[in-house]
Amino acid sequence: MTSQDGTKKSGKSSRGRAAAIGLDKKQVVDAAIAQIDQKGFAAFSLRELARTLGVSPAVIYWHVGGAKEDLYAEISASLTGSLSEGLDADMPWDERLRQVFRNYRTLVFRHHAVAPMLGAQLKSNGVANLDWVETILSALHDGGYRGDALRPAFNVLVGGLAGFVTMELAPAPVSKPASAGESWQELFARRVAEIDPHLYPLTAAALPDITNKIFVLRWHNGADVPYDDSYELLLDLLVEGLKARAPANPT
Amino acid sequence: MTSQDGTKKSGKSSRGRAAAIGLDKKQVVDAAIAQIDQKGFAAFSLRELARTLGVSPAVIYWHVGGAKEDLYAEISASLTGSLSEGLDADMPWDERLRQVFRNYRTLVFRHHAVAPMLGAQLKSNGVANLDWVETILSALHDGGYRGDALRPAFNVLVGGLAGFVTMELAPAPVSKPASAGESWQELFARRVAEIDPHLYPLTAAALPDITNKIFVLRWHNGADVPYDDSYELLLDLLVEGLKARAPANPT
DNA sequence: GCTTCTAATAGGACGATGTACTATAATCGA
DNA sequence: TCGATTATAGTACATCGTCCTATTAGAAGC
Repeated sequence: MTSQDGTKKSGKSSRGRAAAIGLDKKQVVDAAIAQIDQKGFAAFSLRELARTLGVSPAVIYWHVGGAKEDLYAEISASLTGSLSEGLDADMPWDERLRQVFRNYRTLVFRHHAVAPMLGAQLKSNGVANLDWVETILSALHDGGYRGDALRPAFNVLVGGLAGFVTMELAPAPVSKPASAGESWQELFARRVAEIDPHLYPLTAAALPDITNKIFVLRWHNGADVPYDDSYELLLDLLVEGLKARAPANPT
Repeated sequence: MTSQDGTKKSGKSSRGRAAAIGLDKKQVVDAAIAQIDQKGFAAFSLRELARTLGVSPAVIYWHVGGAKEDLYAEISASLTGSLSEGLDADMPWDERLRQVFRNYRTLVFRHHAVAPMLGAQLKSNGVANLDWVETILSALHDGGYRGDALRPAFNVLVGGLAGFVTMELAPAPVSKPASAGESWQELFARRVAEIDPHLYPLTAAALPDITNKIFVLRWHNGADVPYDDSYELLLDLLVEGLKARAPANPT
């Protein structure tokens, strides 16, 4: 009568007795991911998803639950599920941290169109990401972080690194040919090239090194021009910094 | 005939000859900011903005230019305009960096509902934020960063810190009473409290210190539970790290 | 002071969207 | 075989972003 709840299955792992006719929740979520990957997040709509699946819009509500936000949560859970696999517990804790957050970035880049939503969802769908949380907390613990010191260390890592990736992959505006013929990218590039050296001497002087390569002065996003080395530097600064400030010495 | 372009005024700073009848572009932008502050970003719509202003929807298009995205760009420019004021050029460069990014967070918190859009817009509306860019580049320059070394340092700071704030203020899902009576927050809090200590020993053990206080395991966002000390730690790690690795020694 | 031109606004139309409601078909347990 | 449950279709509603075509208000020129 009401829609199917997320935690409904009464024991049978899957396909126990439900989902015999047609669609599966997993299929819906996978199709949604595929659609976002292909058309971009802004252009994603439930109705078109239903159209692609050859199905009525209500079907998605039935399988996923209440609303679009729930679909997002499912997508987020599906994507971040495999976040801490392939991790060797014998590695030093700082190396484990590096690995985890390299994994994160790699994963998000694989579905970069989902990034804006992922950043927002990461805020608080924790229940699905508990593996991830445990992995990070465990590494910090081995690094000597205990009790109340865990909190800021964790927040610095997740907020800084996941935030970086979110910004790196922030979507470009829909390329509407603002002025006649000239695309948004061209217009922006032109404006950057015309920066007044008297007003902004350092910016103007550094243009060859930074144009389209730093956050505020770019017209491509991370999917086209990734910031690999900047991310690596950030990761290094954080991990080394946390290492140097570890409250207690690990074993 | 066509809508008024952003760079139209032919010299007269403002109110030269236009904008005599009624609305101003500035008024539209300010009203939009107020509306987002009040109702939240997700609930913001052009039509309601027009309704509030007692005006036809077309008016917003006329004043702002093409579309909703242009309004966002205007809002972003309006908000980040005063980003690097009150900055003493005589301070040491690392202290200047701290100041700039504290300013950024303070500013975004003042209009925290705009945060999700700000993070995305920051990507590339640089032309309005040139003061900000110049300030950061100048500080880095004084710290010994030149040429190609500027790029990763800049990206680390902006991506890490602005990204942190964006995540910190990521909006909570619209609180729909998912199950009967129980709000989303309550449900989430309950699930967190029920984390299995056998599966996630460290997470479970740390719950008193981290529940609703770290990124993935919270149901309030930064507007209600700010991460002041975590941000300060991140700032410190980055600035001190960059200081220690400065390629050349400053004067 | 009257005309003329342009800036500013009104009003509505179009297609699309998220969501909800009701009815019908398919499947399975008994 | 039959009833209950799962899954789907179809449709309706309010809203949204955007565009188009008038129409008004104000300033400029004479």
